Order: sequence, then C-alpha cells, then structure tokens
Amino acid sequence: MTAKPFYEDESGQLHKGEALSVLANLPDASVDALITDPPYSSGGMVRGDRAGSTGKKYISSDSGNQALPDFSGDSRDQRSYGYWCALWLAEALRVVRPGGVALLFTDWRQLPATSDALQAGGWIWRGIVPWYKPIARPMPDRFTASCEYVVWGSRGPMPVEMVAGAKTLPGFYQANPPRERDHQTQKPLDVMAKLVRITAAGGTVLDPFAGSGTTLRAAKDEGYRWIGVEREEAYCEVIAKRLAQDTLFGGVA
Amino acid sequence: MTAKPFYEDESGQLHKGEALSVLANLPDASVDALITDPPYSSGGMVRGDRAGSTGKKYISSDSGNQALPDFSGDSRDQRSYGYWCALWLAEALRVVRPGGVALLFTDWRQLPATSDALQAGGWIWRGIVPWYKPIARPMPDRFTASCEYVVWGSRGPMPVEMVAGAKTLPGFYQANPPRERDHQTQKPLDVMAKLVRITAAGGTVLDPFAGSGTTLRAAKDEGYRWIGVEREEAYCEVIAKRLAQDTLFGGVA
DNA sequence: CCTCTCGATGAATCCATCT
DNA sequence: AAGATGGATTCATCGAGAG
Repeated sequence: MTAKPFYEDESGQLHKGEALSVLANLPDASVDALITDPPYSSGGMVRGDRAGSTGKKYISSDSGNQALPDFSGDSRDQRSYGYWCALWLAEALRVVRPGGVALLFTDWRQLPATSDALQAGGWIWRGIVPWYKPIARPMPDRFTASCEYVVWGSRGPMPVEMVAGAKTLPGFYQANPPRERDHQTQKPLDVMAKLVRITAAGGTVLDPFAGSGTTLRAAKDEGYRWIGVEREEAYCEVIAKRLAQDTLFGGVA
Repeated sequence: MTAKPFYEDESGQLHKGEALSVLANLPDASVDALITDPPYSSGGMVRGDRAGSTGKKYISSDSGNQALPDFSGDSRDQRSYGYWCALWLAEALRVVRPGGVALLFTDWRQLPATSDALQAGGWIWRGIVPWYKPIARPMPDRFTASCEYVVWGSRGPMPVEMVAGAKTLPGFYQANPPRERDHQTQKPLDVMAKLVRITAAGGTVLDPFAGSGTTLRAAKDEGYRWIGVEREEAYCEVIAKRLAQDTLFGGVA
C-alpha cells in the first residue's frame, strides 16, 4: 500500500477509501479471509424505496436512532447490485490466498443475487449460514423476516484436513442486534467472533466495508491480523476508537 | 377431477399421478395454499432425467442471471431443475386463489434457483424461512450445512387485514428430522403443522409432491382441507394409511 | 435479591395520501 | 401517472423500575 492508513496498530490497518480502489492496491494472496457486510441496497422492491436515506429505510418511524450517520452506496437495483458485487469480489479473489474463504452478509431479498455474484467473481459457493434475530418485527398474516444470511465460499478447493485440531463451525447463529449501536446495521460482536474462526489460525481477515468495525474488532479479539476499508470518515473514526480500546473479552466464548 | 382419487375422506383427496397432469385438471382458484417439498434429487439432478427432456434451454426469470458464468459445476442441473419448477409452479398459480400462498422446501444449493423459478412461475416472492436441524453432520474447517429453507410467495398482492385476529408466523423453525421415517426427506410433523397455519382459516392445502404425506396430515390436523398428489404407489399407500389414522393431537400447539 | 410489570424497539411491510 | 412520504400494524426480547 502506498497511502498511509487511517489507523493502524500491531495487528492491522484501516484504510479510508473506496473498497474497489483500496482492494486494487493490496498484494496478491495476502489475506486468508474476506468477511464483510456490503450495503444491501435492499429495503424496497421499487427504485424509489431504495433512494431514500438509510435512516429512513431501515429505521421504524418511532425510533430514536436518527442520529446515526447515513451509509452511502445503498441505492442500487438488484442487477446492478449483483454486478457491483461481482466487480469487487473478483478483485478480492486475487487478494485472498488460494484455499481462503469469503463470508458475505445479506438479507433474504439479495441472497440469490449475492450467491450469483460470489460465483461470478470467481469464488466457489459453499453454503448459507442463517443468523436468526428473535426480536425481528412481526408481520400480520405472514412469516416474519427474522433472519439475515451469510453466503460463503472459497477461492478454489478447500482440502479437508483430517487433522486432530480440525474445528467444526456451526451452520446457524442466534443473537439479537446490539442494543446500543454506532451503525444502523451493526452486527453482534459475539456472532462475528464465532464467524471469524473460519479463518486459518494466525491468518489475516479483510473487511472492505468495515462500517463500525465489528468484524475487525472480532478478528483482533480472536487473535487474527486484520485489514479494513471504510469510505465514510465518521465511521473510520468509530472504527479507530473501537480498535484502540483494550478488550477484557479477548477470545469471546 | 375426472379420475377417481387413490384415497379420500371428508377433508381431502389424494391423487396418484404426475404432478403436472393432475394440476392441469384442478379447477382455477380452488385452493388457498401450495405447500410442498419438490424432489430436488430426482426431479432433474440425475443425468438420465435430463437426457429424457427436451427444450430446457432457457430459464425465463427476471433476476438477470442468464449471463453469469458456470455455477459451481452443477449449473445445468440447477437450470433444468428451475425450468421444471417454473412449469408446474405456473400451473399451480392458476389453481391457487388470488392472495393465496406457495411454500417450497429447498436446500441451500437450490435456494436461488427455487426463488427464480417461483417468480418465473408468476408468483410474488415474499421471503425465506430457515428450518434448522441441530443434528447435522459436522464438516471439518467449514460451516455445517444444518438448515433447509422454505421459499415462499403469493399469487398477487396479499392485502394486510387489519383485523384483531391477525396472526404473525415465526420466520424460523428449529427441529430435528423425525427419527423414524417412511420417506427419505420426511419433515417433522410439528414443523409442518406450524407452517400450514399460513393458510387462511378453513382453507385448502395443496401438495403436488406429497411423499409420505406429512404436509397433508399436518393440514388435516390443523383443520384445513387438503389435496395431495403422489406419483409412487408405495408412497400413496403410506399417505392413505397416515391420513386414515386418528390423531390424538389434532390442532397441535 | 428475585419477580413482575411496563415500555421501548427492530436492515419490515403495506397502503392511503401527497407531490 | 409514477414516485415519495408518513402512519399504522405486528410481538419477542431486554432494560428499567417497582414491589
């Protein structure tokens, strides 16, 4: 990397900038896992529903969370969302080592487009991991949309190592979103801490849409190196603050 | 229907035959819900099945997937599965009343193809409901595939009835597969009993791939009328036997 | 300290109304 | 006429505060 990181410590670096251009400057096969939550561009079937601010789209009218900054890049239609994902996923494929993995958060609307984009970007699609949020808002006379999903895959083959230390990861996670958040779509730290364990021991985790930095914080807590990218300055500052904090809970159970 | 049912009682009928031809003989808008588990292992995944069908060149869906490169080595299988699903889903659309619903079981590999097929068949895609099976075979160094999924939608709009009795259905179900099974992919009766409640009170449930008849049994237990279709005589007999039994648990909690 | 009640809230969704 | 806006609805869960 030529540009100076926005923040760094002994275990990783945060870059402020566009995901695609920062990815283009990262060396080949330099990380072990891509774990990220791209802006879904969901929240409405018609273009106009997506065009609003993220606060309006994702927050119920009586909520008090309007103070959170909007996150940009959330107004694509489904086809351009898939195309855009394929673009940066192809670049990320180069950056991840062969045998490394990709984990992408998505909601139900974008799940098929996301799995297509993963494969269009050159990854081998390997599965879906639901994240169940018990407190999702109910809907009369229909099924509540109470899950988000992690679509995951690998760069090429993932040879199964029948070694004694092989870890098995659950195919399902249950947790509520954090009650106090720095970002509209912040993930629970304990869920992220479990998910990052897909990464090989001592490896590096890459999150090109770092948001409030939960993935990076979880990676650091679990003993991995980390590389983050975030476009919005306000979130860069949140991330730097969260990563600079000591954690009493390193290696969350 | 002209043909005599294989089995019937006061609440429903089982027809022995091919799903598509039996569906073609059902009257318009005569049922309230299509709830089924199409055979994804035998309905197009096998080489011989593909060789026997012609004209399976294009899947007409609006998801923009056609131009994407090879999907995980199985794309031909998935596409012909999707095409076949779109065929009978279009016929089923006619049979379900406007505002009625469709629930399709699928595994993670076929989930995108199933949601495309649902839409190609003319349905409005409305969501994904995971079914989590805690007992699943662990895979070293990767996420366990421990969920199946219900892809659901409706025939046209589903107006929200702002009545007091509006029921909200959970967006997630957890249960292990039944320990003793009549069918390879038999679903837990209590999960099916909860899912069929999406059907309007007093309505009719249609399952064109009835298998061991769990959907039909659950529908009957929950007080609905039911119509089943099954190709294999051996399973028709299993279904007839299960439906003829009294249940001590009518209206499962 | 435990139990109970009350209130707040969520990557939701639909629909009438307004622009 | 199509798109944007705001109100109303659903309930499991959690925190605060009372008893």
